[in-house]
Amino acid sequence: MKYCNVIILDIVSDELDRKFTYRVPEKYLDKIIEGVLVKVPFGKRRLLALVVEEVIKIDFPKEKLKDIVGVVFDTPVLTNDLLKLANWMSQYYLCSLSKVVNTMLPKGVKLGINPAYEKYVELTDKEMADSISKKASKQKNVCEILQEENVLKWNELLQKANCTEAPVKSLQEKGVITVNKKRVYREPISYDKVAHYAYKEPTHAQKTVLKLIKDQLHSRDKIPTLLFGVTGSGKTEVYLQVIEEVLKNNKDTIVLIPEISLTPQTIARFVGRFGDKVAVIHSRLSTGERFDQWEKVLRGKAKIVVGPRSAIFAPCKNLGLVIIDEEHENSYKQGEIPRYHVRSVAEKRCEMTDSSLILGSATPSMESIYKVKENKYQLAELSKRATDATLPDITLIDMKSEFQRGNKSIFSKTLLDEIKRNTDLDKQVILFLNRRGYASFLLCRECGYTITCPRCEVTLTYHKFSDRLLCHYCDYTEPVTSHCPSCKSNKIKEFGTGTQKIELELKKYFPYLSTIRMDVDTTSKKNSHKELLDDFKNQKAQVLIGTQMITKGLDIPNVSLVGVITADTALNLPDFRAGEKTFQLLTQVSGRAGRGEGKGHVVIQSYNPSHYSIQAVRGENVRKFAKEELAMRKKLNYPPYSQLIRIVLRSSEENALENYADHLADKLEDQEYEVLGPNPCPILKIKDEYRWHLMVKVKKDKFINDKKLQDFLLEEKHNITEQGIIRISIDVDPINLL
DNA sequence: AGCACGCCGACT
DNA sequence: GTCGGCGTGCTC
Repeated sequence: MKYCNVIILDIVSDELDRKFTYRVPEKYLDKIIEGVLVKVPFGKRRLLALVVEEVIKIDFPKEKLKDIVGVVFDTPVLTNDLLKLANWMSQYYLCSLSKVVNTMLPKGVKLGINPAYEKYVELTDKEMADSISKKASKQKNVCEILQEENVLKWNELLQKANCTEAPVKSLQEKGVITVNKKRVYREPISYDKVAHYAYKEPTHAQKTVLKLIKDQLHSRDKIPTLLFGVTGSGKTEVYLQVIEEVLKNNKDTIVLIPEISLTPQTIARFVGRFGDKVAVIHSRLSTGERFDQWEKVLRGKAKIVVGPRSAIFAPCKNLGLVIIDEEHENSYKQGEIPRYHVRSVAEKRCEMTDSSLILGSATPSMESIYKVKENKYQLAELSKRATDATLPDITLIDMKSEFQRGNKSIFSKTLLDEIKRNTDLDKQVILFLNRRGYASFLLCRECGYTITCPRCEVTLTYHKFSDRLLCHYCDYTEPVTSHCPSCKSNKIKEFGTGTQKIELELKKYFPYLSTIRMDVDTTSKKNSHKELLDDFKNQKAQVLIGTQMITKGLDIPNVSLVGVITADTALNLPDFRAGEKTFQLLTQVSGRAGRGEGKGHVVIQSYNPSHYSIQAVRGENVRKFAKEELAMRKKLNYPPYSQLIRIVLRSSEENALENYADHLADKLEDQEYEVLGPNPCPILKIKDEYRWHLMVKVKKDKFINDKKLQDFLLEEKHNITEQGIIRISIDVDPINLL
C-alpha cells in the first residue's frame, strides 16, 4: 500500500482519537500491511501507531503527508479478524476505533517494545523552592504540593496542581525538581509443576453433550451451544474434552472465565491437562507477564488462552473455539469505553473465523435462553451433578411474619435452629449477605438523620476495622461522630446488617462458634481471599460470613447449611434485570450447600418470599423462572425482546443537565424513537457530578444498522462536549442501570 | 498528550 | 525593552 491510515497508540486524548494518513516509503512497501505497528512523525514527536487500512482517496493535502519512519514489530500485532472485529465494535458500541484497538492490545505491546518508563517528579532543591517568587504562582503551588508528597507521578502532579506542564518544566530547568524515569520490569511466568489433571471418562450425560458440541465443530453452519448445567455437573471436563478435539485439528481455543473465578485451582485444570500450550491471563499479572502471555499466543506457541473478558482479543491465528464459562456473569460487560459485552463480541469473532462458541452456565442469561427459543443457539444440558451429591433442600422464610411474631433479630428462628443443628454435627455453615451496600451506616435514632457523602449523596458505610465512614462510589472517607450533626443527640449509632454486624449478632447466640468473615475489607490484601477460604476449608472456623464473593466456585464438602440473610436486596434495585440477578445469585449461593456427602440445606430469609425469582430457586428451576421472566420482558418489551441504548448525562450544574436531558429526549421522540426517561439516575450524584439518564428502545438487533440514530447521537455528543458543561456517555446493551 | 507560539505583566 | 509565566492551538 502507498498510503495508509494509522491510529495513534501512545496517547488517548479525545482530539487525537481518530485516524491519520501517512505515506508508505518504498523500503517498507512489502512490510506494511494492516495490523502492523509503526513509528510515525507526529508534530515534533515520534509516536507508536497501528496501521488500520489502506487509503486510496486522500482527503488531506497530499504534499503535507509525512512518511512512516519505522516498522516496530516483525509481525502484525492484530490478526486480520481482530481488525475486522475492531471495526465492528467501533460501529456497534459507537466509539472510536482507537479506543477499541487500545483495549485489544495489552499495555505491554507498547511498553515491551519501547522499554517501560514512568515519569516521577521529585523535589530536590528545597531552598531554591522556597525562594521562588510569589508571582510564579503556579510554580509555587507545584512546590508546595511536592513538599507534602515528596515524589509524585508526572501526570498526578499536573492534576493536583491543576496546571499545564509549563510551570513544572520551568522548575525542572531551574533544577528545583528532578524528573526520573522509572523502568517497569516484566517478570516471567512460571508453570511451576502444576499437577497433571487427568482425563476423566465422561458420564452418559457428558457424552451426549460432547456429541452435540463436536457435531457443531465440524458443521458448516455453526450455531453456538448453550451448555446448561447445574453447579457441579462437570462442565469443565466437557470443556477440556472439546478443547482436546479442537487441538487435534490444530486450532486454537479461547476460554473466558469471570475474573473472580480465575483462581489457581481453575487455572490448574487447564494447565494440568494441556501444559505449556496454555497461556493464562489474569489481573494479578504484571504488564510484562501479560505481554509475555500475549506474545506466546501471537507466535503460535500457545494454543489455548484462559482469561477474563479481555482474553477474547487474544491474537490467535487459527481460532477454532471460544468458551464462555458462567456466561450470565455481569463482569463480561465492560464498564468503560468500549462498553462491550463479551458474549456479543465472541459471537461476532466466531462468526468471522468460522469458530464454535460454547456458553456455559447453571443459570443462563435471559438473552441466551431466548436465543435457544429462537433456535439461534442449540441447547446442551447436563442436568445431574457429576458426583452423587443431591440438590439441597431449600426453606424460604418470610421475615415479615417473623417480625410480627416478635422476632426483631436479623436471624429467623429456623436459621438459628439450623445453625445450631449443623454445627453440633460438626458440619460447616455459610452465611450470605447480598451486598456491602447494605452494610452498616450511622443512623440517629432520635431524628432519623443518616450521614451521607457530600460529593455523591449516598449513605456512608461504617467500617469497624478503621472506625471510619466510607463512600462506596468515590474514595471519600471521614471519622465517625458521637453526636448527630443534625439534632446533636448522642443516639447516633451504627445500623444495618453488614458482615461485621452479622458476625457480632451471631456471637450473641453462639459465642462458642468460630467465624471467618469475607468481604472487601478482609480480602483487600493480596492472597487473603485464598487464605481465608483455605482456612475455612481446613475447618479452622465453623461459620463463613460473606458477600457476593463467596458465591463463586467455592467447593467445600463439609458445608451442609447455607443461610441467606436477606434475599431482597438485589430484588429492590431499580433495574429490569433485578429478578434475574436475584434468581442467579440465590441459585449460585444455594449450590454451595451439600457438595460432599449428605444432603445440604439452604435457608433463605426474605421479606418477599412469594416473588417468582425467589420461589424458583427451589429445585434450581431455571425453566420455570425463565418462563415467567421472559413473559414479563415480552410484556414490557425489554431485552431480549428489544434493544436498549442508555445515554448517561453528567454535569455539576443540575439545571443545565435536566434541561439538556429533556431536550435530547424530545429530539429523539421527534424522530419517532421510543425513549424511556429522562430521569435522574438511581445513583444521582457521583464525585460531585449529577447524573441523569435516558434510554432509547429500538427493535432488537437494529441499532447496528440504524445509521441515522448513530449519527444523531455522535453529533449530539460532539456538540454538547464542545460546550464543556455536560458530559455524555452512550452504552449500547447496558447491564448497569444505576 | 506534548510541543511551540505568542500574549502580557513585572522588572531592569 | 526584554524576560519568563502560562494559556492556546495544532498535530497526517
